[in-house]
Amino acid sequence: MYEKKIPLLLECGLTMTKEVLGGKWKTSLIYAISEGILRPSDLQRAIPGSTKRVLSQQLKELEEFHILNKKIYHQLPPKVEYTLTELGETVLPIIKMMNQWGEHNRIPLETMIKSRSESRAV
Amino acid sequence: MYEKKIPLLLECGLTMTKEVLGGKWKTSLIYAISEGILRPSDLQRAIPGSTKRVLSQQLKELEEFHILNKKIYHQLPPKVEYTLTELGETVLPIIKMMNQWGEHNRIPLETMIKSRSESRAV
DNA sequence: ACCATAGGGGATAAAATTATCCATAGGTGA
DNA sequence: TCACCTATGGATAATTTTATCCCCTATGGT
Repeated sequence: MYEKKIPLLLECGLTMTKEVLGGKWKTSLIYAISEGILRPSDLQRAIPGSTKRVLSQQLKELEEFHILNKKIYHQLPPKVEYTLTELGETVLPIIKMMNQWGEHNRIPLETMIKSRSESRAV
Repeated sequence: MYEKKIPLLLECGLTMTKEVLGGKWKTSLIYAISEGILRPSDLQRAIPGSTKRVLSQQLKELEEFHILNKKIYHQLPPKVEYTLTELGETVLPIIKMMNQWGEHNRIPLETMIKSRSESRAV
């Protein structure tokens, strides 16, 4: 997340929600944490295709938005746990709905996504 | 929307939903259409900050995903109307929830978003 | 010594998405 | 004739987001 040169239009609720949930892995992170996967290394194992660099970036952003709470155990090896804040709990219904909608429409969506990418292929 | 070099992980419902709703204006378009703003030029006026170029791109993509239906009236001047498909109706609850969540948390979110962008300023 | 673990982050390259500009069509009104 | 409206899209620049690589902390195992 860098400085934006094009300012957001904050009058709209949709814009703000998307600003919070917009990153590539943010919704997956929140979902996984809600299911009890709290440590960064476990999260990375649980979310295939991600890198720890990006995950730690997005975890930090979610913490800045007060969606996640970060508990640091001063041990060695270091231990960190993220949990949902009260605010974070309130986004969960949205994320669960998104997941359900995707699962429920898996078959047609997969077909459409694939046919679209083929039509744009080199 | 161009060809993706990094393939999506389609096993996850979240990923697919975000693929469909991911564009900068897609949720706003769906919302506006659900409220009866059906024509491209009206949509552009209703969605401040957008350009007709981007909107027509994203309308096209939503049509390809079978979220929107496109009716072309062969008149002059040309007239086009987009409506929600059955599938499109089923995403509406998600979008309304996102909007409500954003509105409901407007005050804290605005503060956090602004303080974050200040901390990254030049 | 060397590798593994855990968590974090700087620097830079690459990819993905939007913005901007301009062009098309055919009709209407000044 | 010029400007405007409608809708669409090519070409390219700019912006934003991710990916990749490499380094740091400290301890324990082989």
